[in-house]
This record gives sequence, structure tokens and C-alpha cells, in this order.
Amino acid sequence: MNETVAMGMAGLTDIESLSGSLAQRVYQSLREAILSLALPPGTVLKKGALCEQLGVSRSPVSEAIARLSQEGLVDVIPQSATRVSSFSMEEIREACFLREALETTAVEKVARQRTEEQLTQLSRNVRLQRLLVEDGDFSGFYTADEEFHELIMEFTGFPGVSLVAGNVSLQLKRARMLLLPEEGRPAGAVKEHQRVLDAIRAGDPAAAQAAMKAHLRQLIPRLEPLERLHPEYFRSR
Amino acid sequence: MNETVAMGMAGLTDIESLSGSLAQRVYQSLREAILSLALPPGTVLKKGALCEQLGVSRSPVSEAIARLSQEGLVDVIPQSATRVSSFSMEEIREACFLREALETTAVEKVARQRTEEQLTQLSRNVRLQRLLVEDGDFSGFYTADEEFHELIMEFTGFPGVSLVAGNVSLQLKRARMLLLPEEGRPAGAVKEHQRVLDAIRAGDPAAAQAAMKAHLRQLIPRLEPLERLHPEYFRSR
DNA sequence: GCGCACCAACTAACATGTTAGTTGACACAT
DNA sequence: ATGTGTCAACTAACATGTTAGTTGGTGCGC
Repeated sequence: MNETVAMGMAGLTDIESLSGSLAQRVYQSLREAILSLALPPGTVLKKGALCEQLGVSRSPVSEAIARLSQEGLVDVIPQSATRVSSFSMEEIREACFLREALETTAVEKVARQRTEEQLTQLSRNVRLQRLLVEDGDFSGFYTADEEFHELIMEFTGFPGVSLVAGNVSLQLKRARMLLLPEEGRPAGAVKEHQRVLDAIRAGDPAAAQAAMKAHLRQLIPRLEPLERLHPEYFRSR
Repeated sequence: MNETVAMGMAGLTDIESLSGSLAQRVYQSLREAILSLALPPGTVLKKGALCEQLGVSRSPVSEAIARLSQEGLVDVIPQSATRVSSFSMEEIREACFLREALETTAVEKVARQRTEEQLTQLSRNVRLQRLLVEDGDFSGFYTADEEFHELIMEFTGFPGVSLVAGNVSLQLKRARMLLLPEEGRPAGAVKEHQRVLDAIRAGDPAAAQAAMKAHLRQLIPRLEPLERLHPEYFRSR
């Protein structure tokens, strides 16, 4: 009757538009839906239903769910059901700790071995951030922000660093979706990024590490209130 | 004819002796065999053959292989074959970097929040290490060594830290199997552990971090020569 | 009304059948 | 002899059938 039926019960991106094996596409589709909260915590995922909606058989769906389970995005209750995992503040704190470990160590290394080209890229990114904030383009700023951190990790010369960081920060990424844009926060973040960049340019590893730590530490206090603002997404686990 | 046939082509631990779902058991069996080099890099894993040897169907084997693939222990060539992944010195360096990031940050935190109980456990562990080295029990020392690092990560209060560290250090763990016990190295390691412990006890985060870093940095130079000592395990990737 | 055993419906887990892509060998043309 | 096209054999990937464990409800005993 309405398009909700046509597209299935939830906003899964059509796997036609993705590349790779079927299992890979199903995984990406589910992952994106979970991270964007289109599939909120607690949602039950039924293999049968997913197969129908995506037009595939259970094999690729099973593989996708297995991966999501390993990454902690879904909880599989053996022989019974599988649901999108709930937030847990403790897990979020843990993710912050892990992210801090990776990024501070990364920036420390980058500050020691930076090249002119890298400084240029980082500088360009930070200036872009400033522009986007001035224009009030918060979505664009969010992307540029992520790119800033991504760049630093890439510049370590170890491609796996950002991959691991991404996996470890999955819960963080999801929780950030609940954050409302806070007055003056983006501008503050840009300043902090600038300090990180300055320290990298100065070739001061300790300062870069400290600046990055100071920046990342801003996140937890902003996430803490979520537990009582959105209790329906939390608990258990 | 001989027992090699009876147990299959390779030293896979019988899944009967493990717990959990079939897929889980198959995964553990394969993982152990790969990490212990019973299945050396380059070995081709055929689903059909594995099913026969383990006495299960292809479903759990597929799931196990998918997990191993995600962890980088096997390379799957689509529609063609899957083989145990080769070492790459670059990956090993990367793993060292990641491990250093996690463990130095962990020890820094632990030095700040240590309890008497934790100091007791660490002290007991280090004294045990000394005993084992004196007795020449290198295998026992290896276990105690791993436990020391494990303890520190646990003491952060974040159970996921040691899990992540374990995952990123898989290649390291495998590469260490190729290391021959080096004269005086265990004794040196004990001394370094002692320094880490001293700094933790003193409540000196910076010193603890530095001591841990100094300790972990010993590993790479010992691993570097492996590339030419065992070229058959390296390359590609 | 209330607890407990039983049962039916549903689910993930496992087994097996089918498809399609890759690889290497062999015949053939050059 | 050598490069090339064809093809058969083999593999992972996908689809589907089967099993076994969980869950919630229903009726029976109390």
C-alpha cells in the first residue's frame, strides 16, 4: 500500500548499488543501516525477512551477520534470535580509550617524520574545516573532521592503523549520531585541530600527542549525558 | 598405512575437544594450527578436504574461514582457492606499532590507578619469570611473559584492550614461533619487565610508558633477520 | 487465581544441492 | 618451439533443504 512495504521494513540501502560479493554487499548495507541508527539498538534481525527484502538467500546474509556479530554491532542469541546491539557507556569509554591510544601514538610518530606534502594536506583540510564551520555546514564539517584524523593515521605509513581505529570506534561512530550540534563546539574542534597541526609542523612529538589527547578527551563528557537522554538505546550487555 | 592418513593431512586439533558451536570449534582448530605454523604460510586450504578431515559440512568451515580471512590469517582468492597468508615484514612492523600504541597507553593508565592487589599480582608474575628463567624453562617463561602483558591490559579496567591487542598481534604471535631462544634474552626481558613494574609501583606514568616502549622495541630487531632466514614464509601481500 | 509441564511455532545452526568463475592443460595455429 | 584459444576439472559462492534448540502460549493440576 505504501512505499514502506515496497522497500521492506527498514531503510536498507539497496545492495544493487554496491560492489563485491553478495555477502560483502549485504554486510555493507546492514552495517550502514546500523551505524546510521536506521536500525536502532534492539531491532531484531530475522534472516528470513532480510533474505526476502534483499532478494538473496540465507548464505550471504549469514556471513554478513557473523561479521557484524564479531564487530559487536549485533548480538546473536544462539538458536533464537539476533538483534542490533545496545549501547553501553562502558563500551563507549573503552572505545575512547582505544582510539586515544591509537591516535596519540600515530600523531606522535607523524610529528617526527612529517613531510612537506603531508603538512600541506593537513593544512588544507583544517582551512576547509574553518570554511565549513563559517558556512554552518555541519555535515560537511563532520566529514572533514573525520578526514583530518584519517589523514594523520595514514601518514604513519601503516595502512592498518586507520582500519583498526575504524573497527575499534564503531560504537563511538554510532553514538555520535545521537549528538546534537552544540553551539560553538565545531569552532572549538577546529582550534584543537589547528593546535595538533601546529605541533606536527613544529616537529614536536610530545606537544602533538598532548594536543591530540586534549582534543579527543572532549568527546566523553559530551557522550556521557546520552545514557539518560536516550535510555532506550542503552543498557544490558 | 601411517597415522598421517588417519589424522588427515595436517595437525588439526580434533574439534571434539573444543566447546561452542561447530563453526567456533572449526575456527579455533584452524587458528591454532596456523599460529603454531602446523599449517605454514602458503598452505592451500580446501573446503572439501577440511570437511572430510573434521567430519563436518561446509557451512561451519566456510564461517571459520571467513573469520580467519577477516583477521588476515588466510587469503581467499575468490572462486579459486584459499591459502594460509604469508608473512610480510611491513605487516609485522605495523603490528609492533599497534601493539606499542595499545600497551604503552595501557601501562600509562595502570601506573596512575594501580591498586595494591594489582601490584602484588604483577610482582608475583615477575618473580615467577625469574624462577623460570633460572630453571631454563623457556616455554614456561614465554607463558609468564604473555601473562605479564595480559595483566597490565586487564588492569586498565577495559576487557576489550587485550582482545584488540591479541587480534592486532596475530601476525606477531605467528612470527615469534620462528624465533630461536637467544642467549641472555629471557633474562634481559625479565629485567625490562621489572623496570616497568617499578615505574608502575612508583606511580610514574611517563616512566612506565618509557620502560614499556623500551621493552617492546627489543622485538623488531630480533624479527628483522627472519625475512632472510625463512624467505619461504615471506613475500607478497 | 496460580504455578508448572507440555506443545506448537519459530529461529539459528548445520547439511547438502547448484551455479558460476577460475585455472591449468592440451590441441592447434603460427 | 611458441603463443593462443578452447575446454574440462576444480573451487568458492550461492541457494535450499533439514535439524535441533529456544520461546511463548495453553491447558492442566493445584
